[in-house]
Amino acid sequence: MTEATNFIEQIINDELSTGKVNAVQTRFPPEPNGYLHIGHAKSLCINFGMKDKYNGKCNLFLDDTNPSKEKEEFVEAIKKDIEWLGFEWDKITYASDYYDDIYAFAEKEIMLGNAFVCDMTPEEISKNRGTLTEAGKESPYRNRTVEENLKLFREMRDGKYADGSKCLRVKIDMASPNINMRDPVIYRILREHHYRAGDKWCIYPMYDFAHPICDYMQGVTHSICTLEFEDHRPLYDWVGITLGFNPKPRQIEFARLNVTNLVMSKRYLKKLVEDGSVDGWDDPRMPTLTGLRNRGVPAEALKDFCARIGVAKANSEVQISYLEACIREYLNIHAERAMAVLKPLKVTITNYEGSEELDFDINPNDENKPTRKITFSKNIYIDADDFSLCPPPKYHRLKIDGVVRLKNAYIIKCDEVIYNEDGTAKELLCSYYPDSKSGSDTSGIKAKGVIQWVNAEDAVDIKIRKYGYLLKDEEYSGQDFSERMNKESVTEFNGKVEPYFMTADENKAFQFLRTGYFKKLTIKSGEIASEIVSLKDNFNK
RNA sequence: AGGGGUGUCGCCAAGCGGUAAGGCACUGGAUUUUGAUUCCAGCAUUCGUAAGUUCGAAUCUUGCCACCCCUGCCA
Repeated sequence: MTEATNFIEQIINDELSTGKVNAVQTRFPPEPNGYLHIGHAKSLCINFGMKDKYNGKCNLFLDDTNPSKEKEEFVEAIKKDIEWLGFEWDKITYASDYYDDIYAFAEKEIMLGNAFVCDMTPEEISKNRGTLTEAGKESPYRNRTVEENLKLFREMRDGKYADGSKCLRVKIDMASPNINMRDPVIYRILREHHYRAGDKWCIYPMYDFAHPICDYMQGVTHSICTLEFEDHRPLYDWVGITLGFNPKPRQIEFARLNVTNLVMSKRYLKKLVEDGSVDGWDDPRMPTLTGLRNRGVPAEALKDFCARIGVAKANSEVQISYLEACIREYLNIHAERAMAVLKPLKVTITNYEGSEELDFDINPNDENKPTRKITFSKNIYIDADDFSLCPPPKYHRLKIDGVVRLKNAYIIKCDEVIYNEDGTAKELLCSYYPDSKSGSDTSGIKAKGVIQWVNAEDAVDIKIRKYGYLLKDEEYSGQDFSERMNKESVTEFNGKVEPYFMTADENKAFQFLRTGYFKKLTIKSGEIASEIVSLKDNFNK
């Protein structure tokens, strides 16, 4: 037993110490009807976290009991996303793999006298369910004999009845204050092709019946789900008890993740993909795991985020700045550095001839202090925003007659500005101080600012896209699918970067460019950074 | 209205009868060849609220208030 860090672990610890359970097994149970999003990451971390913490097991369980919504494409995407996060499931299981077992358990409920075939229409059932304050009415078919129920149920299975004309219900209590216990439907007739089971079945089990059975069949000890299933727990337990499950899995509920400004409704995300509002589930603006990955969010940062927000039962909404902090923290430690200018401004070092190779720290946080060579010459570019014609107070970067340090190189002084017709700076003529070289500066000159630069001759053109997130409207209610994309924040920049960027692992190099965390990561120095990025600026608007 | 939940700093969140952890955010200040990072300091006399029990309560009891979920043959 290990120290508990949240209420779920406390429960498990208690059960372990009292001997109620002696091993832990969980499952991550998505329905393959869409892509995983950041909310699933929390569930993933909790479920696989238990596996790691208690040296237990965790299956990837695809809860596919509704053939009209599920697709193979989604299970492949789900697997890929989980792998990306670095979790390893013990087994992949599907509710559809247990259809025979679930069917057998349904017959068992019938034989136990616990279930009956009901001929009422969905409308009638709904009408007879009662209300929150009034008890429901019992179905007139509730007292059919076991033999008749069995015969009817088998005929349902064999396709004798039309979709919706009959269903299998369980006999609990139509007067229960918990509406889920008012003789819930556990099997329905549905002639729909199942992406895995094909056309073998024309009846499908409902979640409330299938889930406890699948958990039990897999040996799940703790079935962790979200808060809205709390009301279903009595039914979950009822199924386990009537069917004699031993040991019976225990359902534990936690509060789902909400992040300020992020749309997390699968239904809405699906709509955006289908109507072309985004390029797909993997569009960087999407809060899906694949979208986040394309945005450049490291898997480790996402897991760190999930670990840090904790697990509890209080409905909450985490500020996106927390997620950003986790990403920044990870990237600051791991991201390889390079210099880039997003708005190139030509600079000529008038008193410099030839070229030389300078050492550049790839990652100052790396103990091994890896470096690489960059070329310095007479012609370079700096960022237009690192130069100011009318600098505000405390402006530390380049201005006329002012000095600034070119990162990893020399201190330069701006002697002259060549203007465009509109009065903006077109080119700067600067002089450098030969004895101010980084690492061996004996010039005694104090340059308060340090700016990035790229060598004109070998700089590479880049185009950077900065993405906002899909934003939530104040009025967002889930019904209105009007334009809600934060399109303004999809901005393109044309700039230049050191050739290093392009020759190295491009994907990794652009990781932090794509994230939009320049400011804290220092791809660019100076104010331009804040002007360019920090995703949070997009949210504060 | 019936049932099920939840209320601790702007946002998460520990705490489980012995006198309010931590993180994010924010505010000062120091270091810094990334105005980043790092660093140090500050940030709930109070735990939805009102009573009660107790030497002692965020923790126990009771009443009240607020918010979330539930009337699919979705999950």
